[in-house]
Amino acid sequence: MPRQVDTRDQILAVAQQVIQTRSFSDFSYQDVADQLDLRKASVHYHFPTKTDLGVAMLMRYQQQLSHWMRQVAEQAITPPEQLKAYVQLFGEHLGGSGRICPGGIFSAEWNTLAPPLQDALQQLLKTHENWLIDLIWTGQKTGHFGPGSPETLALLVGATLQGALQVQRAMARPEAFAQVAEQLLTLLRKESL
Amino acid sequence: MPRQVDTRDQILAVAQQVIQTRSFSDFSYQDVADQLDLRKASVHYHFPTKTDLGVAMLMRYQQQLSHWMRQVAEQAITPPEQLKAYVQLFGEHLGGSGRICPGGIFSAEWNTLAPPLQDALQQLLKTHENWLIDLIWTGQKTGHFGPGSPETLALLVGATLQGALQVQRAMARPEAFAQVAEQLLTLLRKESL
DNA sequence: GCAAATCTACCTATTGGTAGGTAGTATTAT
DNA sequence: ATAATACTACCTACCAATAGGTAGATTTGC
Repeated sequence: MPRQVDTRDQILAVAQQVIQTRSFSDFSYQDVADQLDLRKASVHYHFPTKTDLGVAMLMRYQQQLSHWMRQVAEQAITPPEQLKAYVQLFGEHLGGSGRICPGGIFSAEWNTLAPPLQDALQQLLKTHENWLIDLIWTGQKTGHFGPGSPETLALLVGATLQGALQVQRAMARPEAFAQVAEQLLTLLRKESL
Repeated sequence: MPRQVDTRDQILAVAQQVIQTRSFSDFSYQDVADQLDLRKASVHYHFPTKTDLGVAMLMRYQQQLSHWMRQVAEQAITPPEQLKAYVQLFGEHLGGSGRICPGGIFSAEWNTLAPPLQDALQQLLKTHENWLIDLIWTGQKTGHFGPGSPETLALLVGATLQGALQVQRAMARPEAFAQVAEQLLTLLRKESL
């Protein structure tokens, strides 16, 4: 059990937590060092630059997300149920701990990101988007969802969840996210009646 | 014509622009000093701390927003038209210049904000929220919008627009915001059919 | 023995913020 | 009216803290 792999992953886990809680600009090597009882230089050993660290974190997160998506697909549940699971995944990103989605934070800081980070972020957003498009397209075919371009609806669902996550935290109203998500699902369904 | 008032307002205008483009953490006194050809200390003269500056900027923004809302109310146009105007207001926040809503940026950075800034932000969000609740409530009474709790629908509309603004910028897809907004209005309307 | 991993110790740049001074403009007291 | 006073708005010059990042020595595990 090489210790390196462990440390590397722990660094990314801490980074993700801090970034989700505060922001990428506000996140520092010192945060990681403190939480893992390491020196700053040791963190630099694993990830030379902050951009490297950010990109690696986003890639790790995307892998976890892809894994989750594969799992959900295997369960072969209905589109509305899949969407509900997606909403819960989002909801648990914070779990009362005041976190938001990595994709959301990096999007908000877009103009301050180095090109490699922008690329990694776009890839992550694309993953979300494609999964939603596919889901909505299938849901429409099976009569679960109403009309509308799947591409646009996917964008709408993604944007709404990202926004709801952020706004809910700022309004200090923990129930707001679930309310909005529920209403969103209703709107998608009801249209077909 | 006291020169002070002019400078003070110019500082807030520059601050707003930088904050909307980058973020509040990333924004610095030096940014303002550079753009207005002043020294950093002179900016501190007008706003002793960064929190002071941020709060003042949010208050200025809220005044502009309130003014806009009063204007729209006086025009006495239909609820869907008012909502469309609101969407356009949001859309013009960026105008291709890569800006997002101040409320969105500060929400994303929530955990890094000093209490006075958190308060000012919550007030701003409340202003958005109340206006939307009122609008949707009226729209439902006049049969323009479908069923659903106005409170929840207002939250959904706000969250969607904030999210769409951010995601659109990160995806470098300028048309995405308008598409999502259009779809959102359709969903609000169609439900009643 | 050797390489991966971590350390100490440093560097430079930037940050928010302060101290103290200086022109120019009002205000006030005689 | 005018000289002393005070205020506004800016300046130069600094400070301590923190940031990201590097060099080189040392420890650790196979």
